[in-house]
Amino acid sequence: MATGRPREFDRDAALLSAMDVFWRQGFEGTQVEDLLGAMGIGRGSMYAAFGDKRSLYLEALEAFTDRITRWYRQRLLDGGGSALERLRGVIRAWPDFVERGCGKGCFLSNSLIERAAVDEDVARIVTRTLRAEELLIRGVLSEAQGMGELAAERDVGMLAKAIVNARLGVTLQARLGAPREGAEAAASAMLEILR
Amino acid sequence: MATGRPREFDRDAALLSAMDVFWRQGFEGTQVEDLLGAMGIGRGSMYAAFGDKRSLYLEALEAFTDRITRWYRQRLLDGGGSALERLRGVIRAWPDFVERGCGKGCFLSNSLIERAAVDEDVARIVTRTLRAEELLIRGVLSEAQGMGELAAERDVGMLAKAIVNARLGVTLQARLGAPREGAEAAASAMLEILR
DNA sequence: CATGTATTGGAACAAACAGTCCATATATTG
DNA sequence: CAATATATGGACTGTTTGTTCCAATACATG
Repeated sequence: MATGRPREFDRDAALLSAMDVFWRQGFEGTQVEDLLGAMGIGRGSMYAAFGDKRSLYLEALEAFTDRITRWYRQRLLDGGGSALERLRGVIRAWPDFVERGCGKGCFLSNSLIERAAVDEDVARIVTRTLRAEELLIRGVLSEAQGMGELAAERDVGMLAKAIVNARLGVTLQARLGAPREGAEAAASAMLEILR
Repeated sequence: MATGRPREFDRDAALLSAMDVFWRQGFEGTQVEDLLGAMGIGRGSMYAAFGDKRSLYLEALEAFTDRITRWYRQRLLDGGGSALERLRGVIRAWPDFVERGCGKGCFLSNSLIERAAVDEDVARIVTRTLRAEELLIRGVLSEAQGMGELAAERDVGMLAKAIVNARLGVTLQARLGAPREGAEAAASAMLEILR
């Protein structure tokens, strides 16, 4: 039994390149040729390896949510310091995110706006990811409550939702290339609420 | 001097119909035929009255920002009650906005994500509108400070930025058709900060 | 009523697009 | 080394898209 000619390119690396293009230009704003150029492969290879444009987009989106979720878990669960201190660290990172984003924003927010209404798979991925982010934050807040860092009467569910909401606002500012101050203000407001 | 055949349709009404389509489907997700159907006119009429697809989009976006800005001024300047009470009223309206939006979200946020990076006219309109919103809110906060409703040492510029940021987050939730609670949490957080 | 001017809507057009096809190439397996 | 099976990339295709064109139309003016 023969196995056929092996793939010449790195599938994961090509997927990351595609992610970057979709992230910057959106689904409809990207043509297949843009993808091929960035991935450094031909049409046949792309269609054989990823199916079609939409499948590639979905896979790129999943890859992005994996990265985000991993980043969150690392900073919120495995990081050092008290529960509240770890959460504060994440929030304080928002302005840097805006500055380094350079008009790309957050792939999740971009997908949400462009595709969630017309592609239910996108809607599912976005909803699931945001829910996971919210629950993760809520868990950290509960831990902080257990440690006495946060008053027991505070509604951790509501706080978590407010923080996720503010983070979404920050992604819009990042996409616009807005100055740092907007994200700084959003971050201080959330930090103030956690006192 | 003759004046020519008069236009058969209402230009403003047609523009509003086009706005609704762009709002729901985005710029690239909308084809000219969708617009013609919604506007109830033929191709020739549309191109004669609005130029081309992009010009129509820009005009629709301006119409939207006009409406938003007018709504804000009405609620924040002309409305009854103290300065802070008027601002609280606007913030408390967020959850209804999410519920009634039904997946449309906010045309300004949608444009920002889809078009601001590739169309500098869109970027200009979005930036200008958000700045106006922020300044309006800051003005109301200053008024509240003058009246002793808000502590004099609070940074009204920062508060205004944080409120705008949270509002942007709410528009994303609205686009996703997320449950009311997310916007309610965002609103309570901002109300809490204004105490 | 005749003239001038702008509108209307559908036909026509060229460009752009996602996706398919296929001859060639390059591995693995027996 | 022969046979098998998959990868490659460029040519090709059928569709979709934004825009233009134009003959027919309808109003305002003199």
